[in-house]
Amino acid sequence: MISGKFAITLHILTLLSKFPDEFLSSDFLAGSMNINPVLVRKEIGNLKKHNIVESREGKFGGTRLAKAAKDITLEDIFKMTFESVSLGYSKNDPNPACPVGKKINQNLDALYMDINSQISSKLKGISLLEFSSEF
Amino acid sequence: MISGKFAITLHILTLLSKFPDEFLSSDFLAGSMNINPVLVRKEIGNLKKHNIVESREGKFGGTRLAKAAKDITLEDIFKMTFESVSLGYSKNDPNPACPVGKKINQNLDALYMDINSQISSKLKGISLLEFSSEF
DNA sequence: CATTACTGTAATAAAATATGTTACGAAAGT
DNA sequence: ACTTTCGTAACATATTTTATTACAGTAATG
Repeated sequence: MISGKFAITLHILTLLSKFPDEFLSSDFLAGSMNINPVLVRKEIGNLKKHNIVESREGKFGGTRLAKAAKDITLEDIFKMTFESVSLGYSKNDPNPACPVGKKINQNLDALYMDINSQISSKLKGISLLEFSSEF
Repeated sequence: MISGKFAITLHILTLLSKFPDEFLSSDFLAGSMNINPVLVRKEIGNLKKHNIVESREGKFGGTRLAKAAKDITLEDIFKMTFESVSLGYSKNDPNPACPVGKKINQNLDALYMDINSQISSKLKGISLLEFSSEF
């Protein structure tokens, strides 16, 4: 269930943090990623729901950060773009008559939960400001 | 790039570790996961390449562990079924004329590498024997 | 107040990936 | 010989992701 959402969202935010006072258009942002502007607007919709960015319609419209880059962590972005990370599940429901089949997903869940809390604590320590300072 | 490979492989190995002396057929294994036996055989092919299991053709053929469950770690399985975990990349090559586009994948790589080494060290601490003892 | 440049969103299409199925040759026990 | 099973390739289907088109609505500006 992994897609480009995290990467795209982080890319958008990195650009916004480079120009914190300007409203950047979805077209401009899309140009840096070489993807369709509609996808950018969708991710911006998600960011707006979480009050990370604000945008302005109309001519000279666009989007900018709604809070300081130092106050946004990569964990915020992670939580916004994934429910969680996992190493996957088998697609079908396993056989409940088999002792292993019956418990496998539950045991995988426990394992993946562990992994997630590690990732979260790692990402919590990195602010957007730090990440974008590497460019 | 996440699929069910890890989960399926771990499920197979858990079953094999429950019957370490028997050769289990792909049909039996598939029955516990409720997937197609050919998929099981494909994953077994991967396990064989890594000398984790051995199999026997012909009547009463099947597969069994080639080493003790205590000597197989979840990290081994992870490395066998993923190159690495990531939070994804944007599908297209970003714009190299943009300072952010030019470096984004490199910086994501560094981040994901960090995450991976954490996951690896976590998984290294869990043997197949421990995992399967929970069933 | 018409024009232009944007956002927001829905509907649809295309592409990519993952999973499932069929088929069949080869191996090995009986 | 017959049966059961692996190994593997080729093909089919399903699912997910990404892209495209379209258009109503908003706001700046001459």
